[in-house]
Amino acid sequence: MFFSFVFGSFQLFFSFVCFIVFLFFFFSSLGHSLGYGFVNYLNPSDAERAISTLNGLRLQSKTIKVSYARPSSDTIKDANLYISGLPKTMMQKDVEEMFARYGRIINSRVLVDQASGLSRGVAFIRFDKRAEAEEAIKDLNGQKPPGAAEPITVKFAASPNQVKNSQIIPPNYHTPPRRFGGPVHHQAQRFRFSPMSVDHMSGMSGVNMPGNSSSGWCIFVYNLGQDADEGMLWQMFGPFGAVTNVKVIRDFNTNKCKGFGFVSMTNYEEAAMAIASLNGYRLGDKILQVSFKTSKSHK
DNA sequence: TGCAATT
Repeated sequence: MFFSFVFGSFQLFFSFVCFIVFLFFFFSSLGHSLGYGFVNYLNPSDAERAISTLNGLRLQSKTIKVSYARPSSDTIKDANLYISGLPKTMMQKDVEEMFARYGRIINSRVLVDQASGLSRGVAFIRFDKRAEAEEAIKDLNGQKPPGAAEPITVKFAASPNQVKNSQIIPPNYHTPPRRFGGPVHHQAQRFRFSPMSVDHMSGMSGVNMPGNSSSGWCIFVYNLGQDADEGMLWQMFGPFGAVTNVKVIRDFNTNKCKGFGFVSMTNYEEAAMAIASLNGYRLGDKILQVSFKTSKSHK
C-alpha cells in the first residue's frame, strides 16, 4: 500500500510513457514482490537523472540497481544461472570474469556466510539472453576453475520465489536538490554492491538512540509552512541518503500543515548528516528545526 | 516551543 502510494505519486508527478527504468534489488527478493519494478518517465532526462541519482543507493540491507529496462521478450527470460562448488576465494569479480565470455552479464552475486563473511561458494549470474546462459552451462558445468580442486556446478537457477521482508524505494524529486546543501549523492557508495557496506549503526538499534525505530531513523522537522508538502521533504532529505518515508502533519479539517513533519531514513549516518545540514536551514521565511524524533508519543 | 498516525 505504501508501495502504491510511492508509485502513485511517481505517476502523478512524472506521468507516462517513454523511458523505462528498471530496478533490481540485489541480495534476494522481498515480500511478495519479485524484487524489481518499472517506472515510466515522460522525459528522457528525468529517467537519466533517476538512474544517476538512485543507482547503487543502499536501502536497508539492499543496494538497488536502477537502469534502463531491457525490452521484454522471451529471449531474456530464464537466463539466470546458479553456480555452486566455487572456490571460496573467488569473489564476485572473479566469477564474472569466468562467465563474461558467454555474454552480457546483467547482474551477479556471490552468496556470503552471514557469520563468517566468507563466500559460500555459490553464485548467481543473470545473462542478458537465455542462449548465453545455455552456452555457459554447456561449457562450464563440471569444469574446474584454474587452480580449483573440485569442479563447479552450473545450472539454471530455480524460478524466483523466496519470501523476505519488504522495503520501499524513496522517490527522489525532480528539482535539483543542490540548493538544500545536500551532499553529492552517494559517490562513494555507488556501484559498491557489497554486503560489507552495511550501516555500522544498524546493529545499535538501541533504546537510547533518539529517533530510532525498528525500521530506520525518524526525524522531526519543525517550522514548516502552512502549505508544506511531502515533495519538499523528499527533496530536502533525499540527497543525504535513503529516505523511506515522509509525512507532513496536517489539520484534519483545514488540511493545512500544522508546522511539522517527519522523515524516515534508513541509515544513521545519512540521517545525522541530513539533520546537521538542514537544522537551521531557511525555508521561505522560516528557519527549520531538524532533529531526531523524541519519544514523547503515548497518549 | 512545537514530536503523527482518518491506511
